[in-house]
This record gives sequence, C-alpha cells and structure tokens, in this order.
Amino acid sequence: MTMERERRYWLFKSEPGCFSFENLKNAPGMTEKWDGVRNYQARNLLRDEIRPGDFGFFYHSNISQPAIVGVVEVVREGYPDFTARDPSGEHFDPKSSAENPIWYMVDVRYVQPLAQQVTLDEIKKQPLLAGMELVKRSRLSVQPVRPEEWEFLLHLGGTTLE
DNA sequence: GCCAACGTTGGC
DNA sequence: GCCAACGTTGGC
Repeated sequence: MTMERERRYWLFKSEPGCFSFENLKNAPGMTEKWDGVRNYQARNLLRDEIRPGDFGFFYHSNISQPAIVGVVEVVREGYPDFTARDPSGEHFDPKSSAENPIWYMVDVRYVQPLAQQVTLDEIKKQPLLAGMELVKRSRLSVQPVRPEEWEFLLHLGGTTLE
C-alpha cells in the first residue's frame, strides 16, 4: 500500500516574454519542462519536495504588472536538468555532470487560468498573504504556498478548481 | 533602465 | 572561513 502524501502547493515564476501561461496552454500535451533553475534553495524544492499531483500557481514576473495568472499541476517529479550540460545553451553549467547533475527540473501541466489574474500589488495589500515568500523574498523562482494562501488566492482570482 | 536584494565566487 | 567583488533577479 502506498502512502499518499497531502497535495502541496507551489508558485512557479516565469517571464512571459520567455515562456508564458499561454505558451503552456499551446504546448503539445499542455505540459512543459520547468528547467533552467540555478539556485540551490529552488533546486532542493525541485529535487526533494515537489511531487506529481501537487498544484502550483503560474506567476508572470519581470513585467509592468506581475501577477498570478493560472494553475498548473506537477506531472513529473524532479529529475536532472539536462540543459545544464548543453554547452551551447543559456543554462550551461560546466560543473554539472551525469554523476552529479547538480540542477533539477520538473514537468508541469496546464490546468486552468484564473478568472481574474491576481497582481502582486493586490497580494501585497492582503494581510493574510503577508507571510508569502513572494512578498518577503521575491527572488526565489519556485516557492511553497501554504494551503490557506492557496485557497485565498483562488478566491481572489474568482476561481474554483474543476 | 535603474537599482536593491541576494546569491556566488575567489583571493587572502 | 571571511568578505569584497561581481552577477542576476525582478520590482519599480
């Protein structure tokens, strides 16, 4: 008998100019690799904590109005990020090897957009969300979201999951 | 495009 | 192992 753990919630950032939620919707099978993360704290989450069946918010960063725009589901657990070993790629890391991949990625699936996006501005106004990593330390590219924060953000986004 | 915050690197 | 220099992220 397998022990199912509680579903956990995450927030995945992406620069829409690089890869947007629309891009994910239009991706084959509506799944995409979440690669290129080169930060150890984020790596640890990708490798050790994030599991298939977990949900995440898709967040558009580095634009005039940063915002949560949609919901994704993790469909593949952390595995070595092979873009670290491609010398011609932007995310090449010469210290990465087959024996010691260093960097990890997960695959995510498009679930649904929020009825209304929830902007960072709005998030910062909410006392209930003051503990979010996004507010406290905005640079982490994948971060945990507490269940109560998840529910509240869905509510702010006018969205119920099907 | 600026710059603050933060993470990493490398000299000592 | 400290810390200055440097690079990157991302809000503004």
